[in-house]
Amino acid sequence: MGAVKTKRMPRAVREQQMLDAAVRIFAQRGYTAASMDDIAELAGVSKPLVYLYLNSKEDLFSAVIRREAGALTAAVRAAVHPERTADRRLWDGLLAFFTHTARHPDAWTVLHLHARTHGEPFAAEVAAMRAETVAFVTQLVAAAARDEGAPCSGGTGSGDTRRVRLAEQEVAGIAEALVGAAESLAAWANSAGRVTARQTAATLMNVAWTGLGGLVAGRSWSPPAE
Amino acid sequence: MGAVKTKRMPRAVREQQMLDAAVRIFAQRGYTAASMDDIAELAGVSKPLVYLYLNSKEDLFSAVIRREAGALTAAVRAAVHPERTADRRLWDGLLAFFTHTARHPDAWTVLHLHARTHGEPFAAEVAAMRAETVAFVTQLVAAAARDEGAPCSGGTGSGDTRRVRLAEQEVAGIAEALVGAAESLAAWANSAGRVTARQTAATLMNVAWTGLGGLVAGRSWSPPAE
Amino acid sequence: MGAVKTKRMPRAVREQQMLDAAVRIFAQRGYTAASMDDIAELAGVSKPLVYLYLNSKEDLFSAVIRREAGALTAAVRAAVHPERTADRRLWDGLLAFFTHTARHPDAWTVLHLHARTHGEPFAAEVAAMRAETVAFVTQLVAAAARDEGAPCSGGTGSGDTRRVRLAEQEVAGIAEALVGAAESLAAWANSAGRVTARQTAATLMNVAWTGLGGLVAGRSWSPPAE
Amino acid sequence: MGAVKTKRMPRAVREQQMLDAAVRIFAQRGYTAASMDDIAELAGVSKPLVYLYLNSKEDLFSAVIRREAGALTAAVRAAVHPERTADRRLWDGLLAFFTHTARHPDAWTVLHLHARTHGEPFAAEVAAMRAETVAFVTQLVAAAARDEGAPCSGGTGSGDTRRVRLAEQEVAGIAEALVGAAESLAAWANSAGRVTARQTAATLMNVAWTGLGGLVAGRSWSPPAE
DNA sequence: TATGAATGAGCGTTCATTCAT
DNA sequence: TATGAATGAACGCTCATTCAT
Repeated sequence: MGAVKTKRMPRAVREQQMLDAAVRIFAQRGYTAASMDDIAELAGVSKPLVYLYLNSKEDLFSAVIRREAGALTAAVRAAVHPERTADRRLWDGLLAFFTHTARHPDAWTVLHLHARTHGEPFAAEVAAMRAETVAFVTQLVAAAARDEGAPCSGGTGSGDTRRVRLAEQEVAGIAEALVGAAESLAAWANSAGRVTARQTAATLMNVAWTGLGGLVAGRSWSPPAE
Repeated sequence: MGAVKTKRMPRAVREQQMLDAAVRIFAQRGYTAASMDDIAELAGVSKPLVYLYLNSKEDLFSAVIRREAGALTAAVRAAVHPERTADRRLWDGLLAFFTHTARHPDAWTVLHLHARTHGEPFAAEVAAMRAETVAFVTQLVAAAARDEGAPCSGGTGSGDTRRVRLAEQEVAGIAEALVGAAESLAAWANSAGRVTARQTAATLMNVAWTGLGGLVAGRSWSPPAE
Repeated sequence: MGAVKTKRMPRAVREQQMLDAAVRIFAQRGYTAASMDDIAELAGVSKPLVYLYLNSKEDLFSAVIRREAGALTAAVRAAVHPERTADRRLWDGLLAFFTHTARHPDAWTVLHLHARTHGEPFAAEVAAMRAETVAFVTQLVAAAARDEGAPCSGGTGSGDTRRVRLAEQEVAGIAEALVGAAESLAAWANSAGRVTARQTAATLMNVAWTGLGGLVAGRSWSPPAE
Repeated sequence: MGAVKTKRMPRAVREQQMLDAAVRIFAQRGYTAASMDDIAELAGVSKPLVYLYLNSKEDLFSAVIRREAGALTAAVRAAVHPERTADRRLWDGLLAFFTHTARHPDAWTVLHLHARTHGEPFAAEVAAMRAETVAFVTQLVAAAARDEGAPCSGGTGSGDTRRVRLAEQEVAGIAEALVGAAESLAAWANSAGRVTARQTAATLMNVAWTGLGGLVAGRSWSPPAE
């Protein structure tokens, strides 16, 4: 499983090998229990080289988080096109998110499970990624309130003047709930196996967009053809 | 912050003090990074006494998880009355859940963040608690499909025969999403401060029951008077 | 295996129970690895009581050694009658020795294996016992030189004037060799099982009295009828 | 007494230094009471280096036993020439044995006193060495019975048909007695000081070959000229 | 006579980190 | 660019021993 012991590689390549190894080890053991020995061995290099390139265990962990958070963020960003409707953008983002986390389960484990477990240096890194995600969702909710129009004719009998009454403060909570649901589902899909990213995204889209009340009442949301 | 150094207490009392200290330390540092020295010091006793009563770090962590998981489960169970409607039961459960996690933030951090990070001995403990929760939610969804009747007259134009079409498999995903959202919200409410359990519960109830689409369309769910 | 937990026993009895337990534990684990907890538990008393009666681990070990060394010495002394011939006295002593060690294997293990392993407090205790044994054997050798007379007519051709030429210094070595052989044989007989004390004594008597050279030449020594 | 603190030595050299230190400490204190700190300090290195090279206390002890048992066995084997007579081979073996144990008293203390005190991992190592020794002696006894011929004409009056009547079972006891005597004598010679290996070997040869009875009757065995 | 409660000191082991080459 | 040699500091755990009753 360890990288083939090739000598005299350019620094950039060696660094990526180390980060690859670090992601695996950190995911399997967690930050504290992971040892620099294990990482160096899996990377196929000596320990001093790891320190030469990455300085310390903290820095190494930070580098891992930055790289993986960046990759995940980029994948989602690339999938969302601003000219589409709000629900379509939400769908595209979720699909990209679940696809990426399914393809990089170790990375997701580190970001979701381990990075938040430890003091300031790392929490900040992850918080930044999360903040972007929450901003993205918040923006979607606002956009949805603009785009979408007609309330359900029945409703609570209050007519269309009610819409867009989402208090600023509540939006944060809603976004947090959505992101939390997505995060949990990503870990669940990875560990349960046998669930595709599309299915996971559709499930979340249904409960998030239509709501439990709507679902049991027969409403549902359908993903675009492909 | 450490407990007052009182001497010669009966075993049962000392044990609870130790568990209290352990919850704090485990929450702040995580299982691996927490040290038995720190726990003993915070509990106001010497390390050997911790070992005499709790046997090992693993056993101590297990005891913490069992105690806290039991307390949380009990709080939720006590709040839910089976003769009420599905949405009312969901509300009651959520409110009890967020109230308890707000009152015991360290316990929730341990259960949510740290306990799942480590191998079989602990994961099983937490998995049991989570399984009960998921079963509770699943049951609610099914009950909702029975209780509630009339679909939104407009809807997607498909009439009332559509309801109850939730595939068995999808229910697992929905429950997971809900539980995940609740878990994340609990941590968020704790860290953000300034958000009451009622508000958190209402937020989740809205997004979960009414859905984002419904919310922007003006529908919303209102908590019972008291 | 532990003594039945009877309360309020006279001190002398309790002390013997503790020594009994200590002999077993010390024999099984050795002095350093044996724990006062184990000994107290096997004795069926609390640890402070052991300290109340025996003061410390060192004192406890000393007490064990003194008791067991005394018992062994007494058994041998009782078996040897000064009015008998030298070889008969040697035989009686050996038989008593092997009989006692076979009946108290744990005691012998402590005396032979563990007591000599540790610094001055204990070595002295055992050395005293050993000194008595060596003196006893030395005396026998001297007595034999007086009692017994005729040299083997062949010999190295040197006639009977040669006898009693055992240098003082050599006698110590001879006694040491005999005692060492006996000690090893005792442990061997205990661990091998299935060898009676009589057989063991006869074996040693043969090799010690007749010598290997004599044995292969057809000489041998026969134990008294019973 | 500790090795001079020389830095940056090749691994093989450091390992031998560690084993040297371990032999001394184990001999002085016994396995359980010896501490890795003491060994590391005497070896002139830090404790982690000892673990890096020798893995654990058990492994270190095993390595010590293997090295010292091998050296002793080799020394004896090199001294014994199969074409010589039985008594000469016995003499050569004993002389080599006492010479080696006199030169390496700590090693002998570990092998004789401490290694047999502890459970399977170590006992096996020593048992192998001892088994070889016993086999060697057994073979000598058998060879002696072949080589040597004429019984002492007097004897116990039983004629020459008596020889070679050593029961298989008894040979094991005789070998054990001889080996035990030798082992004890080695420790005794070391602790008493002032006794040469030649003297010790001669003493044992006399009592073992000629027998106490023979000795007091004027017979004796003389070592070869040089 | 007897014990539940408690601890200072130490041990085997591991880890992040550095030095010298 | 790359590594073999080496360590200070800490951690989980245990033990002989005492205090208060």
